[in-house]
Order: sequence, then C-alpha cells, then structure tokens
Amino acid sequence: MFSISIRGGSPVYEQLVKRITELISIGALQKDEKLPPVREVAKQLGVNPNTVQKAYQLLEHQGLIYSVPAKGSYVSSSDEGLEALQRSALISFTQSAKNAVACGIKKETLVLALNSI
Amino acid sequence: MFSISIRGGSPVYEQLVKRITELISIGALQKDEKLPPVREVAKQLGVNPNTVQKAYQLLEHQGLIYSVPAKGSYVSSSDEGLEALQRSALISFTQSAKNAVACGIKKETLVLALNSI
Amino acid sequence: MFSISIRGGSPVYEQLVKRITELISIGALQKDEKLPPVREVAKQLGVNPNTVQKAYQLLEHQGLIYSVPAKGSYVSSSDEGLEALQRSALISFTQSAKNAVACGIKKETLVLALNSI
Amino acid sequence: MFSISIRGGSPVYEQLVKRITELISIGALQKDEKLPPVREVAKQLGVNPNTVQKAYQLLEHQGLIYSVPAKGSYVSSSDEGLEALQRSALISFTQSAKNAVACGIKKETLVLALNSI
DNA sequence: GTGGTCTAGACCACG
DNA sequence: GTGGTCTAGACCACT
Repeated sequence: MFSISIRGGSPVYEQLVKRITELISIGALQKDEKLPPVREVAKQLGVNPNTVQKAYQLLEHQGLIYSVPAKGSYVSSSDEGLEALQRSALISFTQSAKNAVACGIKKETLVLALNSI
Repeated sequence: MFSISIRGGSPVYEQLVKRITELISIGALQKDEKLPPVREVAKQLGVNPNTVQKAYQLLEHQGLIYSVPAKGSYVSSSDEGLEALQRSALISFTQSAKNAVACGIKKETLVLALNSI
Repeated sequence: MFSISIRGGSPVYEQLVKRITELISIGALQKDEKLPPVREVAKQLGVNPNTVQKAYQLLEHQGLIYSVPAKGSYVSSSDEGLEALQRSALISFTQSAKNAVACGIKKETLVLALNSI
Repeated sequence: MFSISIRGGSPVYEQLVKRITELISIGALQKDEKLPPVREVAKQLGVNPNTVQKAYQLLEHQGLIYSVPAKGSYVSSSDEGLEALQRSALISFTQSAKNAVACGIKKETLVLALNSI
C-alpha cells in the first residue's frame, strides 16, 4: 500500500503525509477516491492506528483529503490544497537555490543535480 | 550579530551553523576575520554558551573556521571550508527539489525557476 | 433537491434538518407542501434512508413538519414550527457570537456587523 | 490554571484551545509569555499529556503560540494568527446572523441577545 | 525537564 | 466498520 521506512529518521506520520501527497499529485490516487481505512494502513505498516490517523488529519488540514466520520477518507476533489502546497514548495526551492548560488555553485551544476533526482 | 529564531523547530546550534556558513559564503565574514567570542554570542542570543560552542566546533570540524586557544575563532583562509559549504548547500538544494517534485511540480518548472533567479 | 456536503464534519441528518429548516424559513417550502419521500431523498444524496428518516423525525418532533402514514410528510401549517425555527437560529447565532467574543472581537464590532447586513 | 469541564460535550483539547485563545485575545497572556508545560497542565486538569499536547500543537498551527523543543511554549509575539482567527469568527457570525434574520428574527432581538452574553 | 513522537489499547457517535 | 477522541504510559533529542 503506502511503503515507508520505519527507521527513516523522519517521523512515520510525516513520511506517510509525503508519500500520499506524492500519490495524489501524480494522479495515482484519483479525486474522490477512497483511501484505505486508518486501521488497515496501520496493520499493513505494522504501525499504531494513531500514527496513521495523525497523517490523515494533517492531510485533511492541508485540504488534500477529506474525512467523513463513520464513512471513510477520500481524496479531495478540489485542487486548492495541492496548489497551496506547490506554491510553498516552490518558494522553499527557490530560496535554497539562491543560497546555493550564493555559495558559489554554478547554475549548471544545480540543473545537473536536478536532473539526477 | 547572528540573528536566529529561537522558535525555529530546528535546534539552535544548527541554525547558528547554517547562518554563519551563509555569512562566510557571501563574504560578510572575511577570511581570517575574528568571530565573536562564544560567551558574547550566547549572551546576546539568550542561549546557553554550550550551544554556541557546539556550533563553533561543528564549523571547525568542517574546516570553515579555526580556533586558536585562548585567542578566539577565525574564518578559515584555506579552501577546505568552501567545499564543505557548497556540499551542504547542494544537499539542502537537492532536498527541497525532491520535495517540490513530490508535490507534483515538474522538473522543467524548477529549471525555469532556477534560470530566473 | 436538498444539497448537502457529505464531507461536512457534522452528521448528515443534522445538515438535512438545518437545510430543510432554512428552506421553510425563507418560504421556499410552503405550508402544507409535500416533502419528497424519504427513499427518494436518500437515493439522490447517496445516503442511507435511515439517515433521512432520522432528519424527518426530528423535524416532526420540532413541529416543523407532520407525517401522514402511508401518504408522506408535509410542511406544518401551524406556528409551532416557526418558533422552533427561530429558537434554533437564535441558539446558533448566540454560539457564534460567543465564539467571536472569545476571539477578542468587541461586542460593538459585532453590533456594527449586525447593522450592516 | 486553565479551567475546563471534562464532561462538556466538546472535546477537551478543543476547550483548551478555546480557553487559551480567549486568554491571549484579552491580554491575560502577554506576548512571549511562557505557557505552563504540557505535563503540568495535564496533571492539574487530570487529563492525559497527549490531550494537552494536541491543544498546544493546534494553537501553534494557528500561529497563536510557538513551541521551542526542550524549552517550552510561548505566546506568539506577532498578531497574524489572532487576526486570521478573528476574521473567520466574524464571517461565521455574520452568516448565522443573516440566517436568524431570514428566520424572521428582528435585528433588535439579536442585539439584545448579543448584550446578554 | 521540555516538547515531539509513538505504542497498545479503549470508548463513542455515526452509517 | 469508520473516523475521532482519549488514557497510560514510553523513548528520544535537546537545553
């Protein structure tokens, strides 16, 4: 389902948020598609339900998904949330790019690094 | 002096390292220039001297500064430092680039943003 | 028919009650007008008939509508309903007013907002 | 400290958020003033630390307070968060006021209700 | 000692 | 069965 690495430095819930964000942004999870239940994800990942719940609630807060109590969680049909996320991601990207240039790294090097992701 | 945000999520010593690194990279701190004493920085920031000390040690370990016992710390004049500088800048650049891609931003868009800096 | 948002945090039956109450209060549903059958509303909203039934029962209990077994539900022609209507509207008004005050908005500001409706 | 009612219908963490919001908005909690530690509040209220933590994190997310790991939580020095809260509170107030008027309640009655809060 | 994360459960309202 | 809330604890990094 949502593969994560339990010992990955960053908190599990954060990895989940990132992974699901990714799946939504590339269209692997369609609008209004139902997400697997909290408990199921928890069981499959060998993680506590609370941890998954936290991830889902964060995603809902960002507007990427919406939860209907006693029904399930679904991918949000509006693009607002995703666009807001992309805006802030682009800003932080630009800032770190500026910093790299300020350190004397050539833009060409950055483009190369970009392509090798 | 070194303005940092106490409420920055990331540890203070890390912010200090990043900030001083930045100042050196843009030339605000010249080669062989003396850095302010640990205690003074600590007092001005309202932070434990140990925290500042930790930052200075990390910077020395990276070759960005060097310490003369009983005299103070100075910006390194060799080029060792610069490499460490660029390495960390490149890492943070790559990370934010990965994040942007995970949010569904196309690499082409990032290249465009890169060229318009 | 009765447009509601499935993803609205509050229970579906509650939204239904609120919406129908609103329609009656503004005269969109006339006195003694027949309400659509439970099953039909349920089908159109993609909701369980029990949920709609619950809403209708609550409305009947408030005196806003009355049910004729084997015939259907109708908007109440007496004035009992209106009072219930106004009561609930006043309650929700008071609650949001309290909340606004709790957020530090002065009562004078609220009165001003009230007059400019 | 922060008096709440454990059996108050609304979740404990929500009551806490509301109460602290109130204290900040009326100036009972000054800018940059330190909030009592999560564990302490939990002990005094006879509530689990997680519950208090949830409230603090929500407040931080709203920009009303900021948390420094291993140091404590403090009232935010900027007014951004509070202003955003007040904006949305005012909007929901206006909406329910409109609804009440649509139900046939006179504005004078609403003003009276407002003054008796 | 502090905030942040997490586990292993539990109960509730709702559909 | 579902999401939402909560308890009673635990470990970690950091100050």
